[in-house]
Amino acid sequence: MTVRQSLISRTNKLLNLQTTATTSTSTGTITTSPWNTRLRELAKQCQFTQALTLYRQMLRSGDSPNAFTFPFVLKSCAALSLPISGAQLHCHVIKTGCKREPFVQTSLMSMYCKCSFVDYARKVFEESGGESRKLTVCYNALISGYTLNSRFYDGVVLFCKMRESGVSVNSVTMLGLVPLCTLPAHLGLGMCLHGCCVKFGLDTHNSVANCLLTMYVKCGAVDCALKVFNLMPEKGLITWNAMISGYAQNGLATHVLDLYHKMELSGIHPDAVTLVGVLSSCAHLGAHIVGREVEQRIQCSGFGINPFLSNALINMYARCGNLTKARAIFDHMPEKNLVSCTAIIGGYGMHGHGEIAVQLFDEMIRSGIRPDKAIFVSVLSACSHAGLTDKGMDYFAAMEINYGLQPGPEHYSCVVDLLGRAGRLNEAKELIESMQVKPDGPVWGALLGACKIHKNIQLAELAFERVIELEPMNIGYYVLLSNIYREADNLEGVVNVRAMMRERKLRKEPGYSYVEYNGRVHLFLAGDGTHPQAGEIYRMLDELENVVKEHVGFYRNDQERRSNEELLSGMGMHSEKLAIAFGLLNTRPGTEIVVIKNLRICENCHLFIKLVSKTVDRQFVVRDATRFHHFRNGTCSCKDYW
DNA sequence: GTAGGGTTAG
Repeated sequence: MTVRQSLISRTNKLLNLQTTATTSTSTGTITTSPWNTRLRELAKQCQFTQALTLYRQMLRSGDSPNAFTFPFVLKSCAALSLPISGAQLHCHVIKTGCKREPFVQTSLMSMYCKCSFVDYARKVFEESGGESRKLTVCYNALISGYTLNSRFYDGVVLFCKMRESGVSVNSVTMLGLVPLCTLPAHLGLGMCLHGCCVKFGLDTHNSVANCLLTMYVKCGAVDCALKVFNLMPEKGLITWNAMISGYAQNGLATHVLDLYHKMELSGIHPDAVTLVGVLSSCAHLGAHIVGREVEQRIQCSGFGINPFLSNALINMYARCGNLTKARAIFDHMPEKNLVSCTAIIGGYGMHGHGEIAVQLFDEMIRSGIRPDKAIFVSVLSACSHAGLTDKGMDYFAAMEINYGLQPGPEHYSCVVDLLGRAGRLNEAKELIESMQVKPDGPVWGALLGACKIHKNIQLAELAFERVIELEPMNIGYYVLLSNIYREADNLEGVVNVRAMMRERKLRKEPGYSYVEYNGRVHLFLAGDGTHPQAGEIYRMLDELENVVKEHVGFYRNDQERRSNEELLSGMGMHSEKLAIAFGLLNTRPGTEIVVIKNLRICENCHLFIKLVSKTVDRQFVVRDATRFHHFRNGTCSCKDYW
């Protein structure tokens, strides 16, 4: 018996087949054709398990599959990711003499690719006849397979070969090829492929244009994506979705909301995909009210059970400061997945509820969900914000030991922050030096931040030197070092940093704050007088400053009082303060005022808001670049920093 | 009667 015969025989045994065709069929009357018709129906309705069952029944009945049978069955194996069954089918294909049928070959290739056996697909491709006879569909199947398996180089080489062999390229070729470009480094090739599409007149296909648009988005070339979008005469739901999620992925949250409104005006109804993109942008902006409207829309439209949407809602509410609502949605989810847990844990972490975050994480592990790298970022940052140093270090160790996850720079920056806030600066520095991967800007930046808290100038200078090698244009680090020098009365240092900033033509990003009120975003810049209520706002601010100055004396010792007086004496018209004054003027007593700040909230404002929260009996939540600060009755939720 | 393809969450 040859190897192939033995494989076939084993395969047939596995599939419970009759290798002899002599047994009479149980149904008798049924012929191959009705089996195929039924298989086609099942595959069309995505009932893949049933399709495979039917195929087995067919074999048991003694009917032989033919070239019209295999595409449906192979498609079912691909959809269910069953490579062994797929390989067994491959044996049946050979046995029934169908291996020369192009329809069967392409189905086989697609099945192997979808099951990640792309080299088997290549084999089928190579066995499928001479280059000159090879069909476009064969190339298409393998090219899309390379894309699916992120084999960038192989995909490009095969496309070149296809062009050289003179095989004609069609829209499906481009649909398979264009998504190979997923990184900014691939933009050049992506533009080249765009050129090919234009050359072959394929860029007018809506599906190809959608694909090009998405490619540009993934390569970070949002302006190119927008050009493709604007040139499309008829924009369907998928096109709008691609552009909306493209903006969302590139952090252009305000563009998302604008486009969402335009989409509605154009008469296209959003679906779950659209709303996921919109919710993610609401989360970035802290646009609570728009987010709530989206939730109502979901409830009306009846697709509320989609786990993607639930996760997006949890994320949105958590990042808008409404943890209660986020938790309620989380608790009501019938099946919580890793993403749901990441969203809720990240939410608790940002709000300083590290204990709840780690408790939820432990529960998740117990429930059998395997953590990934992303959730460890949430957990570690939750620990660092809540001062759970040892717990955080335990998780960091468990990452690699228990779950085989190699920590990336994003984890190291959390751990450096964790150790740094706890004052363990040297340990933090040693950790950076021991890193397997190259430390990035945020890692050294975390150390620099910790040096500010613990007033360690020497280490700060080292961290600064490293961080600006990596991110020379990031203004935040210069400001941080300058402030460290200022606090230490090292004027020479301050002057030097300022000189460096001037030399490199770095200008401070303007700080702004906003409050969402009455369905609109009210934006404030420091010293800004353009708001319609500016007069009232400044009068309110005057009043508040007087009240606050009187209450500086609440503090226990002279040193604390003096340093607070010093802080308050430098009071300017900061954007946070304008936003708070606006909130006090316009919202009902007793309600919480939520302010979003693009940069880190400054110490001066921090103290100011703390004192205001005591004297006017209101609660404030300020979300800044890294976290939430809850101010209530003269205290702030942050235990470690302020 | 059959194959190859595009958009979604942290």
